[in-house]
Amino acid sequence: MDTFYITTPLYYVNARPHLGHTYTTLVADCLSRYKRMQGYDVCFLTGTDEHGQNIERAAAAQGVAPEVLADRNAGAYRKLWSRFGVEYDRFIRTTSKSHYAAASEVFQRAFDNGFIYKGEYSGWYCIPCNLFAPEADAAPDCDVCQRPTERVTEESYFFKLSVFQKQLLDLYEKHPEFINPISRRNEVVRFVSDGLRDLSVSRTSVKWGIPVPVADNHVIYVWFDALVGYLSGIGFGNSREQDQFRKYWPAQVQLVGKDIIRFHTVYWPAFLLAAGLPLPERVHAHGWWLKDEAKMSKSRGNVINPHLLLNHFGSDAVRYFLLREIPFGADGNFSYQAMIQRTNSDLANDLGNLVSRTLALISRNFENTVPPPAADPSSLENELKHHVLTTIEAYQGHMDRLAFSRALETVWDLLSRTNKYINVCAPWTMAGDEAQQPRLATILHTCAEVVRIVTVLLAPVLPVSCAKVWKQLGQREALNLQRLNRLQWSRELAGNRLGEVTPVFPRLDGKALLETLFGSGSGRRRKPADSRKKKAPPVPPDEAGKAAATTAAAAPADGSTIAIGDFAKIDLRVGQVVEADKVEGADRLLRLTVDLGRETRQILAGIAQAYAAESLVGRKIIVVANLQPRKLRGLESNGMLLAASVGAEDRPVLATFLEEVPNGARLK
RNA sequence: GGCGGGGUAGCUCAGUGGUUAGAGCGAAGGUCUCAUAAUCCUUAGGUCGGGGGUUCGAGUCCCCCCCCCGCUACCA
Repeated sequence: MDTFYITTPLYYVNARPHLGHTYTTLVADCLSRYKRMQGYDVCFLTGTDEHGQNIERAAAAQGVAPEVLADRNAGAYRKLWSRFGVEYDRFIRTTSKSHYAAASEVFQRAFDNGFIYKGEYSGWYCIPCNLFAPEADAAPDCDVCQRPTERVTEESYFFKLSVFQKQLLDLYEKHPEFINPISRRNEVVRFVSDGLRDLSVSRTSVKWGIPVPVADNHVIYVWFDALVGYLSGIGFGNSREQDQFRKYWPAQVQLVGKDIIRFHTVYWPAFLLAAGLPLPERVHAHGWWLKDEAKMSKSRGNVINPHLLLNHFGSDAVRYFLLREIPFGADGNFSYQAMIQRTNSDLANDLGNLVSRTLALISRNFENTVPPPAADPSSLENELKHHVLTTIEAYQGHMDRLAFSRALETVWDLLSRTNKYINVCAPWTMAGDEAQQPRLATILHTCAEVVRIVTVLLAPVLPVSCAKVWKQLGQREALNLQRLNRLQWSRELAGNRLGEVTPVFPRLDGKALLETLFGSGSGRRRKPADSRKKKAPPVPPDEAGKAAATTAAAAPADGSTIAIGDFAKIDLRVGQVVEADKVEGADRLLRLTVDLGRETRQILAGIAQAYAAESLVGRKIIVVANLQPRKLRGLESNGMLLAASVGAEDRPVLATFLEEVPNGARLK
């Protein structure tokens, strides 16, 4: 039997699982169920990556030992996967004994083969924080504690990544399918073509890790350690499990998020080559789920809690949504509205209702038993049957390419055709008419057969619900024992006594659900789902923006940082004041007409006490150009000026330029 | 700045140089009554980012520009 080894990344245990982890894992689960139903001997591995400085530090921050944090969060992953019905075969923890042995062995092999050498790593180091700062000409202050850094030189083992450039480029060339999707492949090819630097693969500054076999005052670099988990998880380095490793390695599919593509398509194959081990067949990178078009992050407070999703929608609906909503590989925008939408229109209306009406008609007309087709099929049946057969084929074509959304679309096209078929045939008009009984039997058998086939096809995506439908169809043999390569139009349902028929996908009351999720009334999309727990007084958007831009005090007090992408959302432009006058009846407001290059705007600014209106005309200023408009004293303000806030009375001092800049130039 | 990918209906996206640019969802109207206020039918809605060009004919090919995303650059 052909084997199929599929992996998710080993998730880092410095935090609890979020929607991104859930997505990868559910995709892997779906694909491994699908491959099992194609008859493959599947091994599905997931697990946790538990070493490194970040864990060390996160644990210290919580006042616990790293082991405790790792146990706690590894447990959180397992619990979530169990709630989602994820059927993994192996769960590898990088703190397990067998993994230690495996990581040491791979390191040792690479060392013995001459690809690891001892060198020195030198950089700006913060001694109290145990942290290297980014490379710079002069000593930078530490990012964390703001104290000055010092130049230190640390002994380190280096991996000769540079010598693998050609082999890697050959790999990408000969196996274009190694990196998916193609856009990622192009990026990686380019990155490698530009040249590779040797990689530091050991640390002396970190204690929480696996000792380097040739020098136990070093620990193995956390990525080297974690990647080996794909090997140790199926028995590499464990003498009793050698046959398992030989059976499953190399992996057929390794799923990763797009943020870790380089580790998996550059470093990982290089490590394997250095250790003399075969390379995985394909690495597939997927995108991120965004919320309100922005990356989810704790600091932004827009994180989707997978448990909450599960509670409100159930695992099948979540699985369906994640696989159906976006093409696999692309980023997607998550919204509860879309989630409700999909659940109701696809699962409840199209699929669930088709099952209900079919089974109800059979139950009513044929004493709860699926009739055999009694009349010769008409062109309607033949056409539908034809679509069923092409769907079975097209579905697998898409699934094999990991095009889950396409695969599901083909099934829904079939569902739609079947609903039409029932409407056209109108079997309910035949009830009680003896002469029409054979025709009625044929119609209902046809519908039931479509339902059967669709149920088999969708079982990997909707395992819980499909198992219910399977039972309702009166099928005895387990659903997951069905084989897709043997799936064809048949009469096997004829004579089946139906199980108890209950709606499998109940319609959601969208309005009520949103109210439960967000609290009644106001909050719609903006608020995070769990906002009720930590309710903050609402702040009008522009006031919040103003506070952030004009007073240092409003910067995050906890020293947290934002990503560059957050900053990029603010459209700062050079503007020139062309007119300025005081606003009637307001003692602080000036009304400015500002030339932003391509447009001229009215902006109101509370700076009248510091600047005379006429003194501003002609002056270059910095404008936040994409701020929501706001009416002040009845006049609309389209933007905000940047100014320092000085002294106890917060006197504004306008930001400006010493050199000539064109109006409308973007600041970044 | 360099390289790559994009910009098509309210939303998500299809669209080999060839009728009148499509689908799903959403919206509006209608139909049916087996079914989960479901199904089914109809309709509305688009200067295909902008401007030039090639062509009998351009969403599609070429040039210029704008915007978005990704990767990258001692960029942040």
